[in-house]
Amino acid sequence: MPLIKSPLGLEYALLGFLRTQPTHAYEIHQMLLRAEALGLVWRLKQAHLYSLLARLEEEGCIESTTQPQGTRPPRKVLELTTKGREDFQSWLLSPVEHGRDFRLEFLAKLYFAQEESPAATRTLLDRQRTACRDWLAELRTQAETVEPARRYDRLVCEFRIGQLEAALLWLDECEQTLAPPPGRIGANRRRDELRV
Amino acid sequence: MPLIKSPLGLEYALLGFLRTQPTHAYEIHQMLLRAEALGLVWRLKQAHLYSLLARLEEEGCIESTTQPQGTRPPRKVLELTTKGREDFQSWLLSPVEHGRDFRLEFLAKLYFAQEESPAATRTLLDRQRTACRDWLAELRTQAETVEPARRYDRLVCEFRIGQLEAALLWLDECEQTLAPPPGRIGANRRRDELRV
DNA sequence: GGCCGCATGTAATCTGTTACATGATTCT
DNA sequence: AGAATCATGTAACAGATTACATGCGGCC
Repeated sequence: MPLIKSPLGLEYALLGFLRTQPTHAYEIHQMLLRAEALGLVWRLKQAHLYSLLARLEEEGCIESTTQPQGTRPPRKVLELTTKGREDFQSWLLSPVEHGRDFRLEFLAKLYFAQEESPAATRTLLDRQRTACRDWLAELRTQAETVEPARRYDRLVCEFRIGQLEAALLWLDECEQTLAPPPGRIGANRRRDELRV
Repeated sequence: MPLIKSPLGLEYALLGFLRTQPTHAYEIHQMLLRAEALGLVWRLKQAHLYSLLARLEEEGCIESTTQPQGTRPPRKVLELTTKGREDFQSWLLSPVEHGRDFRLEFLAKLYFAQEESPAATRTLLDRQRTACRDWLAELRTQAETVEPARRYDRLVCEFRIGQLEAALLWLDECEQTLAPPPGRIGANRRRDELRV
């Protein structure tokens, strides 16, 4: 059974904070508060964070151990299980399925992919690009079947097409910035070859 | 007190269905089911529709009268109050405040504006364009202050900029299609003047 | 003395979805 | 006979936000 998604589908992103080392909820919250990196796109309320983490623990993605802290309140340290690791990877590399999911979910995927490796980033970007091109093709045929008199309907299609095209251009930019393709003919390749 | 908004902010759009003549809830639902016009962008569940309408009645935007229908179940016919009319106009002509609200709320405003008059459409488009240009300016200065090393942060900004630019181009297209500006120098104007 | 930071949450509330109830009529 | 349409909703649940509780220690 591959990932039961909440409407937002973002809960699996939280597992990404536990990949490199175990942490406790409060620290994740602090990271998200900073106006940089993922905190730039995901404003997650504290109560909501705790409830999502509780659910991930129920699902078996997380295991917790309580660490007493002398005078401070004890920390509940969270750790990924094997299932958690698998679910995260599968979430990370699967493209989002609607244009509206770019703003939050895709940017979250990109954040962790980019932290992980250029290879993961490239995989994610490629798959998302393919998905986007499919939607775009659908939208264009849909736009053609709208009667010209239905000006509003046509504008709706064109809005979506415009947003998608912009997203596709941006995906290319991401690839260039984060994971330049290794085996293409171009300026970089030439330079590499000359050096060899 | 200017409009208490629900998170979606869309409930006032429902008032638009009552502008020209009173209707009952089921008919509104049928209109939204058709895969055209507003039904193209707003998938409103029946139960949700009834609850939103109930709230609008509580708020005093709507008054209802029950019409017995012989054999069929009686209709609860909904009518705009003066307050309802005012609230709708104010909702209709105010721009949305986030890029994410384009997909649903702005398209809903545009739908009713376009039904109402070219003048209303032009007002809405102008105001929205101004708002978008302001966001865009903010985003660009924000993008400039990001350190170049923070590649992810920069890409996030660029994503938003790209989507906004596409939206702005699309707003121009809307104006051309639905409400061509009256007093501009151009092909249309010339033709008009020759006729006079 | 009072507020902020640490670290855990719970409780209440609001929004929205899914599923179901009713009861007559018309379509297949 | 069984399904769909008309027209009203209610009930139960899931998701997310807001507010609050706890209790210690350090800073102004």
